Amino acid sequence: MEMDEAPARLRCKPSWLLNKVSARAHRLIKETMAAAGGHAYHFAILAALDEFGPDSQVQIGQRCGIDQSDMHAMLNELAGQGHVERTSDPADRRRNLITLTASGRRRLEELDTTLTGVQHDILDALSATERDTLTALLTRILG
Amino acid sequence: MEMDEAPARLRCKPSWLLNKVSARAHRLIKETMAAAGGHAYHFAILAALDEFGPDSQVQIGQRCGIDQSDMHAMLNELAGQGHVERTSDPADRRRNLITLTASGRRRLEELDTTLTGVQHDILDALSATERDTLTALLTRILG
DNA sequence: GACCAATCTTGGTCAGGCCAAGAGTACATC
DNA sequence: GATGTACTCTTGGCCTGACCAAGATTGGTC
Repeated sequence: MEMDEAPARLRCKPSWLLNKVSARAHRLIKETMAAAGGHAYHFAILAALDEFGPDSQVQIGQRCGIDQSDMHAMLNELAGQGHVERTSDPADRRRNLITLTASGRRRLEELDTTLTGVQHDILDALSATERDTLTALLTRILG
Repeated sequence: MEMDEAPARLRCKPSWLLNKVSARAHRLIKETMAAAGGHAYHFAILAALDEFGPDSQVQIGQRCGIDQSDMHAMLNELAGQGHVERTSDPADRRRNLITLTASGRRRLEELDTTLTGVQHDILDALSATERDTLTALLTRILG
């Protein structure tokens, strides 16, 4: 895991830095969520439902950047845990209407607290203002 | 690919932003390198050899953060393209001494130019100073 | 009714990052 | 100089996230 001094040509490439930092963050989050019996996608889905209300699977997927097939699997898990209900939309029976349950709303807050804590660990080396700067820059890049 | 407005709780998580930005960058680089008949790892390895001289596979791997088994595969490719020579180290016959060839040095410059160009595309939305800020922050995080 | 479009489901692929066992070599210690 | 430990390379694998495609069902249009 520990790395010797990386070549300068590598260290100066933002893409390389992004990749390394993202990988580290991803691993931390994965472990944390696994320990909480969850998945990073769960948080994204619950957050979308909380903010935009009941919706179809495609819609949620487009909001969160999750593929339909992955969405399917995640919703199976969330429904199994009772955090979400999947009912056939009476207004358009092609769709499944996904709705947040009370348990799901509690779960969302729980995961949010956990994840916010992990952010702190990831950005340990930065001050509060620097964290804001980083967030702002990344947001601009995503455009 | 195009995403609707993501939930606020998601958008404010640096880990999520990092992941998305890194994914986009990774995809761009992968395509670019594939078009050039190469691989992102090739650049890392060549850069390490250029900066630190001939070395063993483990050493190069530790410098670049590449696993030994992946290193093995990458060196097969690089050696096959004549950019690197793999000889048994006479001083310690457990080791393979990897040395950069003239062709490899040219290839390194070529890939460096290409990759530097891609960085520009990735960080299109940022000014020069902002790019430096981002690079500095990420470097600090990697610590 | 015939056709096209949208949605969900299912069953894959692919690459990156990682792990583990085996075989060969070096070295230290006894 | 024999033995045990540590190191290196090779090989073959696993897991996850991200993606893609085809089929079945339903909605809407002409």
